[in-house]
Amino acid sequence: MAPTRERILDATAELFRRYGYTGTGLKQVVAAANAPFGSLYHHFPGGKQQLGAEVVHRAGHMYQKLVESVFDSGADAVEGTANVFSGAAEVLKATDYADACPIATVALEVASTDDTLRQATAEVFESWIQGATTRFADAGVPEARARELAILLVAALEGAFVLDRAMRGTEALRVAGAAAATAVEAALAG
Amino acid sequence: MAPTRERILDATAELFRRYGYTGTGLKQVVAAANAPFGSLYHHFPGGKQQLGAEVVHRAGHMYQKLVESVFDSGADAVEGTANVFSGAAEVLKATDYADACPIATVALEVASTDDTLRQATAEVFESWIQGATTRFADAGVPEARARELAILLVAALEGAFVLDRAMRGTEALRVAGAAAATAVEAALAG
DNA sequence: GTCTATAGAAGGATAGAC
DNA sequence: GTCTATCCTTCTATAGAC
Repeated sequence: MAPTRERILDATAELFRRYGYTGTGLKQVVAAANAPFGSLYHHFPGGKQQLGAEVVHRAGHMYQKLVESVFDSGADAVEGTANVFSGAAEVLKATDYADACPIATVALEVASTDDTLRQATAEVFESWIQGATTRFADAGVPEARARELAILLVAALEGAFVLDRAMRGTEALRVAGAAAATAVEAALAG
Repeated sequence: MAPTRERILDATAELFRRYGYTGTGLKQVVAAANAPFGSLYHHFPGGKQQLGAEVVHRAGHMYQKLVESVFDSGADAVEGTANVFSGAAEVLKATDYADACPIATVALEVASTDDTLRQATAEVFESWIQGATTRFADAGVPEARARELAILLVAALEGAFVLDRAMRGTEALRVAGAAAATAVEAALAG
């Protein structure tokens, strides 16, 4: 079995994704992680805020690696972009519209309430944008335009998650994916 | 002064937008609404869930009217689309990155925890999509494509809100707005 | 209909034995 | 480092006086 600290982090990430930050209780966390309550404060003396910040960074990094591997599985940047959205749609459907972005819910919740956590979510988004920018630049898109495409990709993905989780469908991911792929194509052609 | 029931609804909408559903306490609500605690359960016997559902519908409707009036202020659908994003960016900045979409935070929070509320958010999004679809169709876009554009507009707006609130900037709204306007232009030309 | 008081559960956090 | 017991606050919700 994984060490206690890791189990707590993983369990929290899963709970955040479904119930958000304020919606996840620490008692719920230790129950899901099969850990005694005290060990939570042993490993995270900063309490819920510290745990939250570490989870945001950890989950953000893992999700980035996952999405990038899906992107890189495409033959080119256009196909890679399309694959990210279709892959996300599959996961969303398979988890009964529960597992979407591990960061977005927390990001909206803490944006005006906890600046430490807000900064953590901002760093994750910036890292995602950087990763995508590099890929588009490598594909031949001029630097400035590459960053715009990257922001567009992340924003379209996040926005589609909001709509599709609420409406329990994958229409938004499909539409947003097609639009993002078209934008990438245009940037490569122009 | 507005009647108690309205004051409660308006105060709750404002609190939801900033702190979300789970992050907003009912005591906080009655304090902000200048109402005694008991009157909350007099007017909303269904408790927090009923209050939440009514607020989602009410705020969703008001926001739709607001956005549509901004859209209609444009000379055509392309300019209208662009105006929606630039207007949103202004409001976001003016409120210190607090007042974005009144629905999105709640939508993500309740998507997997409360089906009544989830349905309320879904109805609001569908209404927004319908409103935008009509406008694009009236501008000459074929029906099926008009709905896709509408979904794209809403998703891009929501996604940009997530990024910009987290990063405390308006870059995503700017990029997403330009992309949405371009997509509308292409649909009108094609 | 208005308002106060309080119940009962759950929240985050801490102390201290082992 | 592990684990239990407990503190204090806050939460939603209810009861009942006026």
